[in-house]
Amino acid sequence: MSSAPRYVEIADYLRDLIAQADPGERLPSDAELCERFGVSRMTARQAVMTLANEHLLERKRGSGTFVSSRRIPRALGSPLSFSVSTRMRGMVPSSRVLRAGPVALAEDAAAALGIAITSPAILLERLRLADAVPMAVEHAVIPADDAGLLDEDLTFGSLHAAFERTGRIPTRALAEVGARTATKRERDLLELPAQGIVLTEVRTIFDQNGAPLEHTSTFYAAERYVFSAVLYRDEGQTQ
Amino acid sequence: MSSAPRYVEIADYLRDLIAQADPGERLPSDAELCERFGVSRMTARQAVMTLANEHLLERKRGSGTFVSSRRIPRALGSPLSFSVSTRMRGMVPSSRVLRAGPVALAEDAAAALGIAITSPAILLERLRLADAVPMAVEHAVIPADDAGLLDEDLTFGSLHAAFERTGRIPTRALAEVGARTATKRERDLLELPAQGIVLTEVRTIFDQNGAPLEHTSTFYAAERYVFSAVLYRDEGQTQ
DNA sequence: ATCTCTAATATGTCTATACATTTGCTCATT
DNA sequence: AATGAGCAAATGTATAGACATATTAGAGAT
Repeated sequence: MSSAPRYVEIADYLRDLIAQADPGERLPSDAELCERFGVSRMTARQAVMTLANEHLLERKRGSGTFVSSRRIPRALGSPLSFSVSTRMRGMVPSSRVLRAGPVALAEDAAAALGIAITSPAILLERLRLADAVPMAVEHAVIPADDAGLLDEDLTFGSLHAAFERTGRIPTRALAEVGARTATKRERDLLELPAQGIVLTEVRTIFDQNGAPLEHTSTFYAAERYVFSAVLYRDEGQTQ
Repeated sequence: MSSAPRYVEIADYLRDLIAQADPGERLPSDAELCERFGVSRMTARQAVMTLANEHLLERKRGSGTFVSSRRIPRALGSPLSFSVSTRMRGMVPSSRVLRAGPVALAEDAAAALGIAITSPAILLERLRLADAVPMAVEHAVIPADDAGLLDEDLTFGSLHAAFERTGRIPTRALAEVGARTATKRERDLLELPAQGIVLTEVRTIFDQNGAPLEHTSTFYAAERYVFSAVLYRDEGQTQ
């Protein structure tokens, strides 16, 4: 049944250990993993190196393998999804659908999605809340072929999860973050004062094959929301 | 002499190929690399997987190894440095030093740098320009031990490069991005109108040993500046 | 008690091989 | 000409070892 490779199984075991451990704590050596799982060292090593590349643990030659001194969110960079990043902050995400239906494509959205401006498309506009406080207005445009997704309950679920159930996995995103004064409608929805500011995020998301999935503009209440990110200078990952 | 591992040599060879190749172009198979370099397949594979993890190439089981369809800047995430990111946008970065000297530590800066609030520290405040247009006011705080760096010419150079010359390599950064209305001083320096908006970035940078290097707050003219980033969902890197 | 050297341990690199799984092409059959 | 079977090639997973190099703890000598 379980057709997962052995090294994935070992990596999951290590993830559990890391989740319960303190930073700097020692993890099993390669040899211990070999014995415990009955695998060769190269297999154990593949599991450990996977997590090392995610910066979840650090290997010190001659010394051992240790839980990374500062715990890092699993997905580097920035949130690919409001739902996930909100939960990571310890809050409960929810949504209110403002609009859902056919829409005429704007020029930038058509270009980003790589389809003709005359192509049918669906707009899903949602108010995103964290612990019931309005945080952002989100404007997602998807090609009409994927309209079936709208049947799902998107009040609590995420569009990403819905995409994944159809076998298209959000893999890469191009994002631009800026700021501007809020429009009247945004002030009303986000409960902002006059002169209120929104953080703007324009994002195009691609699936595992590099095909565009969605083009999303999100406008966050700047007084209640900041992006946080962990950045690495990523070069050779060994030594 | 050359004590570099074989797989690094092979990876460098592939980097050259990729630099000259078009996206989607086919790269040598594992078997070809084995023959060319006289190594076993696991060694060739280690070289290829290194670049696959950097998203420079893609492996397709049963098919082959290909130059990544969209070329990605090597450093993921976001700019670690204004100088570098400005050059990446095809503009010429420069700076005007506004203030440089001892400063009393603020609470958040002391906490971020992991030093006592009474510790001596140096403030370097600069106006950052791109093609001579003012883009941001940057407020960098570094522990006083590193004050020697200020002798360098920071008008065109970057603080990062100066750090690297002392053997401390900026490796990891925690960043938070938000927005607020500009102060009077910021409006003057950045040539913003009344009600002008600044994008705020608060960043702590760590060296290769995890020791804090600097704590920087940067305030960008929102009407002229956006952050752009390429984000990956980084999980198991195989399959 | 302190210092030094050694041995054990841990990770880094590498070999040679085996089988599994996916993809794409060739060739024979229909 | 279209279809399908089969084969070759490519990557994925895994083994069982070997030697290199860095670290640390401990034994032994001073």
